[in-house]
Amino acid sequence: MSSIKQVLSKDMVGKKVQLRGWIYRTRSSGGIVFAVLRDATGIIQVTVKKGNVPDHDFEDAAKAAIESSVMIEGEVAEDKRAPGGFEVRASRFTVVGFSEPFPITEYQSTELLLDQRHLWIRSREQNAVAKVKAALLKGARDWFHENDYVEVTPPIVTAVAPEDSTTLFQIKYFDRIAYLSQSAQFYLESLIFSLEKVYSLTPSFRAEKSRTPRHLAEYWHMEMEAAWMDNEGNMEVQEQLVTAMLQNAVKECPMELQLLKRDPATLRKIEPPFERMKYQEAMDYLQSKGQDVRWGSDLGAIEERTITVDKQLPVFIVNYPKELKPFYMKENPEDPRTYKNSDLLAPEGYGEIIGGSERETDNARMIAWLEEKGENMDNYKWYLDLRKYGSVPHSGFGLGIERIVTWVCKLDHIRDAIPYPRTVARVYP
RNA sequence: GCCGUCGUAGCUCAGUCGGUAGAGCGUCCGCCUGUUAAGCGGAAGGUCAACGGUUCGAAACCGUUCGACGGCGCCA
Repeated sequence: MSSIKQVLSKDMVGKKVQLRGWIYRTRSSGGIVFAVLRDATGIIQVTVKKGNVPDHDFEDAAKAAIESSVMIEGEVAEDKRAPGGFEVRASRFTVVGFSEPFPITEYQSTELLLDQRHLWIRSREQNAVAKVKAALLKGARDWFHENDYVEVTPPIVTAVAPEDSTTLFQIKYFDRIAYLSQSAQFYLESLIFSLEKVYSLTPSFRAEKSRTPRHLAEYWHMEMEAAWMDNEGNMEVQEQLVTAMLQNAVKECPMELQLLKRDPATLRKIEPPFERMKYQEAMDYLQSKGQDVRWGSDLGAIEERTITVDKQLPVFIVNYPKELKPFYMKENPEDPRTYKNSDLLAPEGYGEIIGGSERETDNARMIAWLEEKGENMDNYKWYLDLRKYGSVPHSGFGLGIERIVTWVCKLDHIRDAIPYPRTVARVYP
């Protein structure tokens, strides 16, 4: 048994091969059937001529609709009439499972593709995105491993949130209420006191009723936390990690990237250092572009797009005003109005992919902030404990996997960066 | 939460001034031994999202509801 990728080669011409897969396109012309076969690795045309296969095989080949699963035997030939330049001339054509008329045809609406997601994920685009995503994840894991980070497994069911601002999914947990995690950060912070450098890859959940091309209710969150690290070190980790992810995707998936209309060369050029733009500089730049912003304005979709649309490399926005960010960030001694934090924006207008900071180590400051917000201090007791027993400077960040996939794969919408997107309107299929 | 658009055949859509339903693709049948979204001939296929109103008459006009999509906010 061969894969289609193996067969698409001059070395294979004249060889007898066996393939199995699904019918991607089919046309018949009386005594000849042209069936384009798809497997996990690619597509190739199979020609089935009456007389060259058993009559029963020919009848089945003529009858089999798109997405029927088949096994074939035949000889590889180079033929410029065939899409892709190669074809297999069948001597056997066995239908394993006939397909009913496939619901997804040449004209497709967004709604249909979402309703038929379990079938649409067979598409070549979705196949390519899945492979690029896997390559990005492998690049990240390899980088962390080479740099002595320990992968840890924080809980998903939690009693409380790390941030007050976002909405949590509530679940019934035996005889009380619990929440689905929106960040592993607090748990990672607790683990650095023995492991020093940790990371995790978990689903995170946000119950906001977001309706944008950048938000999912359930997404894959890669988070890192390191002891003895300041925010400059934190940004260096981010730029190295993102570069390692991209380089691995370029290495493992050049064909997939091209199918997605992403030129691998533009990704290959991305390497540290990334530009660092202070929040104040971002405000000045946006004002020079005629946008009505001032100190204290948050960077929304339009602002992020304005900053990154002409950029080739990601850009850090550093030192946000405190009022725009959560309480656990470390005050910036050079400008106490701001935090030692950064957001990393992807180029070409894609926007935020990472948010990170050095963490506050002064419990008095955090308690004051929490009290001012009227938070229940019991929920934070264990977190505040971490500063009581040998506290150290430390930093970390969270990276949205589907956000980086959206950018790398040049997608219009984040829902295509995950097989089964969960949004306010979609939990099925 | 806010602003906007849309809902007609399995799919993508057209339907003018309110006069009772159309096309392409797909499906089924027939023809075709080199197709590239194949071609040719024929057939089947409709609760015009739902409910209410206006009217002699509503897919169309008005109202309500439901659903979907596009964007903003929130964030990764």
